[in-house]
Amino acid sequence: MINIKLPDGKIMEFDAPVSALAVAEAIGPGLARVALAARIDGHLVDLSHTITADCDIELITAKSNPELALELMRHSCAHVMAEAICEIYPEAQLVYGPTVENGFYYDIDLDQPITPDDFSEIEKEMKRIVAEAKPFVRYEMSLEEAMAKLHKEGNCYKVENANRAKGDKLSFYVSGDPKDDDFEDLCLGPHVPTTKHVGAFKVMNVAGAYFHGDASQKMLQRIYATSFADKKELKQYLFQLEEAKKRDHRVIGKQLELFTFHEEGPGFPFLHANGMVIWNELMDYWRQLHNEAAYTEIRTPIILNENLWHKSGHWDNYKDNMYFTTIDDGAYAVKPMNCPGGCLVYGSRPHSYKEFPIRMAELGLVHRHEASGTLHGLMRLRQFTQDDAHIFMLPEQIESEVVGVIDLIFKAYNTFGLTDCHLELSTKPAKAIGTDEMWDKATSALEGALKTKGVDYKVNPGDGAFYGPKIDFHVRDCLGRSWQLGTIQLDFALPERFDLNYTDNTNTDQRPVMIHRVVFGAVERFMAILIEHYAGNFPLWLSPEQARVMPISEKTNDFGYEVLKRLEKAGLRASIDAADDKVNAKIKRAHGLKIPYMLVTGPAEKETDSVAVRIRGCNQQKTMKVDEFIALANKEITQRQNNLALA
RNA sequence: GCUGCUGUAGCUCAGGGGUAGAGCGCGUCCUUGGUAAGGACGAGGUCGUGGGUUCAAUUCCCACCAGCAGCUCCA
Repeated sequence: MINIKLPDGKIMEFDAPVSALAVAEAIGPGLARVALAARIDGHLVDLSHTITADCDIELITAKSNPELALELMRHSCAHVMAEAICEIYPEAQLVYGPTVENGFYYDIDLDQPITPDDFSEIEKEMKRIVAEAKPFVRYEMSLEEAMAKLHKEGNCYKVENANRAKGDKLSFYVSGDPKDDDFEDLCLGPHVPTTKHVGAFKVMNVAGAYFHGDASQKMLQRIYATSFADKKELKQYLFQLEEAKKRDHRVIGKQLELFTFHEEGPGFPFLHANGMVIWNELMDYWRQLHNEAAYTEIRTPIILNENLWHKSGHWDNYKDNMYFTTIDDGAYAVKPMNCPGGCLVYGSRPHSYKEFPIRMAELGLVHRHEASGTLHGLMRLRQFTQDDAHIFMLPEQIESEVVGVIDLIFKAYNTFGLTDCHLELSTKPAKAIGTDEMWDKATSALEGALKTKGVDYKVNPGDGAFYGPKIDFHVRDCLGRSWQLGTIQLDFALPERFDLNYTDNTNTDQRPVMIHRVVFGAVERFMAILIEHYAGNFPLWLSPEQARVMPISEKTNDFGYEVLKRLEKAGLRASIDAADDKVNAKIKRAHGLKIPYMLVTGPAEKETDSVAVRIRGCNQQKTMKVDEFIALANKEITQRQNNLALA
């Protein structure tokens, strides 16, 4: 007698071993139809798995556990795609096909390049396999037996995968019948019952990938596909991708004339007049924030003698990413970081403990030689501006200073509606300077601050900077994408290397502790994130053009120009569209430029000294006195409101 | 840096071994208008750069440059 316990506590009795599917059938035919897999005593298995002893069972359906069900479907769909590819390219060697966020990929070794033109053929073949509703059949072999089989088949990648597998046996999955020569793959499983259970899919992309991410290995072809439980969800995902594409800061940057790139300077951005307006507004805000938090601001040179970089440790740890130059036969380097410059400023005169903490901010322009393939709009550059600061202090001030920086960072993100934020603590990496004792001290100080602050955080072992551990701030934008922005890095090493001192209350020299921190990270990258976050619809205070006057016809151009003059006098960034066009065209044009307020001025408005305000993204209008509009707009700007207040 | 793809008008893109096309934008004119494109006409391009094949190359081949996707990287 076998007793099988259901999640609701009910016990079913069977007098002989049964498959999980049979249990589902015993519960109800409907369940058996939609079940994809089972969890037996916590282990995920195929529906065909035979139960031989008492156990707890949970049947997995798309409804009972959507996340897990999708994972199973994607994994099985990867097999279907692999089979399709092998069908079309018999010489293709399969490597590895895991699920990823939004889908799955399969790495293959195939000399003939697969191009997007081939996707429809692959999809067609996949659909044929799905239509056949072939069962995924599992069989197991002892490790030795399986290795012998894999060696015989001559796929070195599968051999390597098997070598990495744990346990004393390996499992294979056949799509169809093991007795026939049907497609099979080394796989841990489990799978959905048949190929018709894999959901809706689309082959998306092909790209190069190294075997196990090792750049010294052969480059494989990685075929990406997305898949969802049904067609509707797939369609929705594809639609979302389109939306994200429309928000691409590189596209919006061009549309709104914020910045450009040129062949003459890959990775070196050109900010145009509109982009500079946003830049300057961000900087004004940043300075205000740092003023209030009692920071001073410094500025250090971009090019400094190479000796400095030997001293700081950058030469040993970062040379490959630095640019070098020669001045009067002397060797110089372009700074990749601001900290050594900050240390020179600190060390330029003696300090007393009474001065601490010293908070020295610097909007520092740094250059880093990033690999050409990693460049990406304003997100990844070879020249960018860090909103840096170095805080020098007593060891006992670490915690309160770190807490202060955390508060400052949260306050800054809030202004942009970036409220979904999580923290990560990174510890000592393999390549590091300083003693283990220093690292322990620094790491526990950061942990102490996090605990005081009572915020959740994740630990990333070995991910710290070479000079100290760090706390990273990750925020999600309105599309749910995560970005690393701020970071707080503790540094016991640089003060040592630069022999930085202060005089304590017993008149002896001591070593200060140093924090490196950024709020926005790279200002250019932060701008890119804001562009995508707002989809170019900036809040009023950041908008390059805040209001545009639109006379109904030439007959009221005079009044339009008068309104413009008053807007400009009130400090608003405004223009007039006096083109020989109907107001429809003017509205359309202004919407394209994402201008927050469109002020229509015709005879009626002239009569009452008012404007008919049309608000971006909203097809209604409000008529108000010119002075009233100016007052409301200025209030909205001063408060740095995220939404258009008139809306 | 690696793999694959792409590079044609200011922008988005079509085309194709024999002197280059569309839409938008731009200019001029008609029109003087009420909330997401009024109408007509017109100007704009050594088809990324350099080699090669060919009677002939923007088109085919090679190299380089830049961009895109992914991998590696992001100290």
